[in-house]
Amino acid sequence: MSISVTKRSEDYAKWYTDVVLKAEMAEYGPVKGTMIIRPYGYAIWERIRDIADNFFKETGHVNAYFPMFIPESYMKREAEHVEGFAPECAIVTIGGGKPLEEPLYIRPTSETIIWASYKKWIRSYRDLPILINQWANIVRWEMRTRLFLRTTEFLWQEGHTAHATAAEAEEEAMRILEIYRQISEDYLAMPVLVGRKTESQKFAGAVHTYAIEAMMGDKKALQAGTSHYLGQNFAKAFDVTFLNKSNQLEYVYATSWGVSTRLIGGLIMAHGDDKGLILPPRVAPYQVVIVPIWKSDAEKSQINELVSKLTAGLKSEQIRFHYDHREQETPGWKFNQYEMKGVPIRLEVGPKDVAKNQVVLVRRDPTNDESAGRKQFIPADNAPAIIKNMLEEIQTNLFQRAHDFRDKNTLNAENYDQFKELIEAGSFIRVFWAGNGADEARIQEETKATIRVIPFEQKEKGTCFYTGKPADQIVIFARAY
RNA sequence: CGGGGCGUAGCGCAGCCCGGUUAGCGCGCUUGGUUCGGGACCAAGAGGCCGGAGGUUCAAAUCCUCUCGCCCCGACCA
Repeated sequence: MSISVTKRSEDYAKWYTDVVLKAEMAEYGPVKGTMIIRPYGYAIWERIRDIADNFFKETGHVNAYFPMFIPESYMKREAEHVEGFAPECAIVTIGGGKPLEEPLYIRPTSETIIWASYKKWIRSYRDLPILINQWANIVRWEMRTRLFLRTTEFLWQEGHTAHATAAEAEEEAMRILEIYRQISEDYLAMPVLVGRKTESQKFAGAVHTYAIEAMMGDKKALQAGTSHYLGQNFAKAFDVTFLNKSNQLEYVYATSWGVSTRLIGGLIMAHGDDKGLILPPRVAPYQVVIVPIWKSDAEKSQINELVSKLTAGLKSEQIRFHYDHREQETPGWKFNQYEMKGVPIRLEVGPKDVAKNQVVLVRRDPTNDESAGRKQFIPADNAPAIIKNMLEEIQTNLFQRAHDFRDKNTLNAENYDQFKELIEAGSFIRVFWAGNGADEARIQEETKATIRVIPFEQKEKGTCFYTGKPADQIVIFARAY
C-alpha cells in the first residue's frame, strides 16, 4: 500500500480508483466488473439506505422482496423494455445440472416480475395504490465498468407503484424525485439539477423519466437517481386492470424509481481531494475519530479517562465516533489514514491535553478561513456541543462548495461553435433547445455530450443554439459518467 | 468488440532486450526491544513451483506459439 493517491489534476480516473481502494471502501471481485464492498464502504451504503428507507416509509411505502430470477417470457412482454435490457442481461440456462425449459433472466430491474404479481393483487380501485419498494441486487452486463459507478452487479432500491389515475402516478413519480433531491442535497451534500430526460435518454418502457443530475469534481455529469412515470405500459403488457369508481375496467397506472450504490461514487467525486475521501457528516460511518497519544502507562490511563468522559458526551449528543486506541500504529499514521477515509472531524488527545483538560480538533473539509487541516484547541467539557455544531457547519460547507463549483462551471452557449469550445473545457452547458432526437444523437457523436436534463424550472424563451429555431426550453448538456 | 497496458512473496515493483547454479528490492507480516503531538527505528525471522499449457535448448522468469485473467482508453448503460 503506497502512502498516497494519484493527484486529481494528474489523472482523475486513477485518483478515483485509488481513493476507493485506499479508503478501503471496495475492491475488485474475481469476476470482471464485480465489486467487493468492504465494511467501510458498506457502512456508507447502510447510512444511505436507512435515510432513503425512512423517507419511503414516511410517504406510505412498504418493503417487499421479489425473486431475482425472471422467466424469459416475462421479460419479453413489454417490447420496448426487452429491447432496452436484453443486450445487458445475464441469463441462467442450466439448473441442477440440466438445461432449463425456460431460460431465467437475472433481474436487470424488476418491473416485469412485479407486475406479474400486481396482476393477481389488483381487482378494484380499492386495491390501489400499491406502494412497494424493494432493496435488492441487480445485474446488468456492462461492457465498461468502474467501482461503484458502473458495476455488473450492484445494490439499489427499486420502487414499483400502481395507481388508479395518471395524475396520481405522475404525482408519485415527482414525490420520489423530490425525495431523491433531498437525499442527495441534504445528506450527501451533493447539489443536483432536477428535471426530465429526453426521449433518447429515458428508461426502456417508461412514458417519461425524471432524474437528478450532479456535477462531479471533473465537471462531468452523474445521473444520481431516476424516477419513471410508466403510464399504462406495464399494465397493458401484463394485463393488469381494475374496476374504477364508475364500474369501468381500466388499465393501472405505474411508476418505478431507484437509486443505487452509484451514489457512493458520486459522493466520492463530489467532495474528495488529493488526500482522499471527504465525507459529509450525515452519511459518514463515524463523524469523529479520536486518536490518543501516549508514551507511558500513566499517561495512557489519564488519557483513557479523559476520552471516556468525552465519548459519553458524544453519545449523548448522538454523534457517531470511533476511538482508535490501537498501539501498533503511530498517531501520524492514523492521521493520514482517517484523512484518506474522509472522517469529518479528528480529535487528538495527549498528555498536554489532559493537563489542560482540552482536546485537539482538526476538521477534514476544506474551508475558506484556512482552518482546514489546522489544529484547534477546544475545552474537553464543551467538545461535544462544539462538535455537534461544527458537524452541521461541515455539512453545509460541503454542499455550498459543491454548489459553487457547479454554478461556476455551468455556462451558456449561443451557438454550436461556442458549445464545442465550452464542452472541451468541460462544463455543464445551458442552451435553448428546439432540436429532435437525431440532432441530439449528432451532437453526441461530435462532442460526446448529451442532454443530461431538461430542468423543470423554465422561464425564458429564445433561439435554439443548434437548429436556430425558436425554443421554449432550456436544457443542460454535458459529458457524463 | 477495437486500441493500449499488466500478470514474478499479502501489496507495489525490478530482473526479461543480451537464457547460466541459492530469483531480488520496498512496504506489509512474525518475535524481541526502543518509540509514539503528521505515514517511527534497530535486530532477528517467515513467506515465491515467476498467470496457465506447449515448444526451442545441455539449461527458460528470460526466446517462440497458444491460452486465461485483470486494469485503462473508445462504442452501450443506473
